[in-house]
Amino acid sequence: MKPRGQIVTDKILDTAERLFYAQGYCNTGINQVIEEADIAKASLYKHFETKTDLLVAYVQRTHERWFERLETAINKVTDPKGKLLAIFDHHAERQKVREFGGCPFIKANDEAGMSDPRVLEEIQEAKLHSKDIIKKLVAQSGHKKLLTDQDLTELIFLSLEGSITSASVFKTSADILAAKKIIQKLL
Amino acid sequence: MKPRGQIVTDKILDTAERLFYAQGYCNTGINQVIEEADIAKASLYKHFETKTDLLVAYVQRTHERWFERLETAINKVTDPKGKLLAIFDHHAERQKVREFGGCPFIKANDEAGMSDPRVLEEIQEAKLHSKDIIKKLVAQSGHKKLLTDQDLTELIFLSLEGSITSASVFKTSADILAAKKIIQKLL
DNA sequence: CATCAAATAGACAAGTCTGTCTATTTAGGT
DNA sequence: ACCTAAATAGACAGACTTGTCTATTTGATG
Repeated sequence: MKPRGQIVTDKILDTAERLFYAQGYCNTGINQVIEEADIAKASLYKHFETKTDLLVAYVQRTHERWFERLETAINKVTDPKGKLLAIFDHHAERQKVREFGGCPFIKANDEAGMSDPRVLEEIQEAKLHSKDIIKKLVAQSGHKKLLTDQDLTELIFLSLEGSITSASVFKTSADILAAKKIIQKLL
Repeated sequence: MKPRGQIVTDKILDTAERLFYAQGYCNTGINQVIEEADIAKASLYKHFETKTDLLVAYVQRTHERWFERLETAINKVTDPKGKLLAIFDHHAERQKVREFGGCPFIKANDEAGMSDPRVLEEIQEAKLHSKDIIKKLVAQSGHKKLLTDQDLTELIFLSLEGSITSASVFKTSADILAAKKIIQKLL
């Protein structure tokens, strides 16, 4: 049985995750969070000292879940080249599901990256994590060597970043899939 | 002689441009704008009906200035390949000057892209403008044809987007220059 | 110099925000 | 069944928000 506090914490974070991503951190008030999470305000402030602390927890949790989902998607494929391409497919699908809100880390960085050092730090770790996954797959891929491992890693990382961002501007995953096809030709 | 109203409008927009970019739109209040622009509140509301209208004007003006600066930088080079690479150098330098705030259009989109259709529209136009400049230079470049013109255009666009975003996360232009060197090898 | 639109300072309204506090109810462990 | 820690509803403070309004001063033009 889950302790009561855990249930409340989960309700808060589930709601914060949904609202912060869909509306933005600045545009989401504490009052909306407690109402939609269906908890009392005092409960929220018992679990999180300030709204900023809730933001930090949101970014950390998003980091964890982001890569859990990604690893699950990658592990459905065995070929390293296929895994690299599966990253693009995964994000294309996720952007569609999340209505093309773009990258939650970039969003958080744009809204509140400078407001608390913990926020920026967690965002940087998430991006390094992403690059690291790509790097390891590139090393295993046996690609054409049109580019060095390092250059190919960087190019995949940057085109992925760019295409997720582009998805949030044009409200389509077209650029993510375009990036996939281009990278495929370089593998 | 400039009409008085133009001077006031310029002061407002200069200040809004600086504050919206550095702090974010949500984190910048009207009161801070009028104080730092050194104008009266009634003057601001004579020139812009609402804060949202000021945001729209800010994005439009940023669009104009962004590409004025870019064209100026590009036109210092004659070779089309060199022009393409100059795009990266230009943005690397600009990010440094602007203290790695990232892309103003993406920032505006993340904070307020859904709040007014004019904002999203202007952002989309700015991104299409960027891609169009790249497309024309690729067509003139006589590149190696490792990729089609269309693929190369897309890849340059996406790696540029990704690297400017990355600059705002890691507070360095390293990824912009890394993207430049990789694209150079594909030209 | 007179005129008249435009800029000014700043009070004000009405609402929102975060965060605190009190008093009550709930629910799990012994 | 009791005891205790936790969750609840909701009032409240204090600061901040956008936007309006009034009364005054400025400054360019005929």
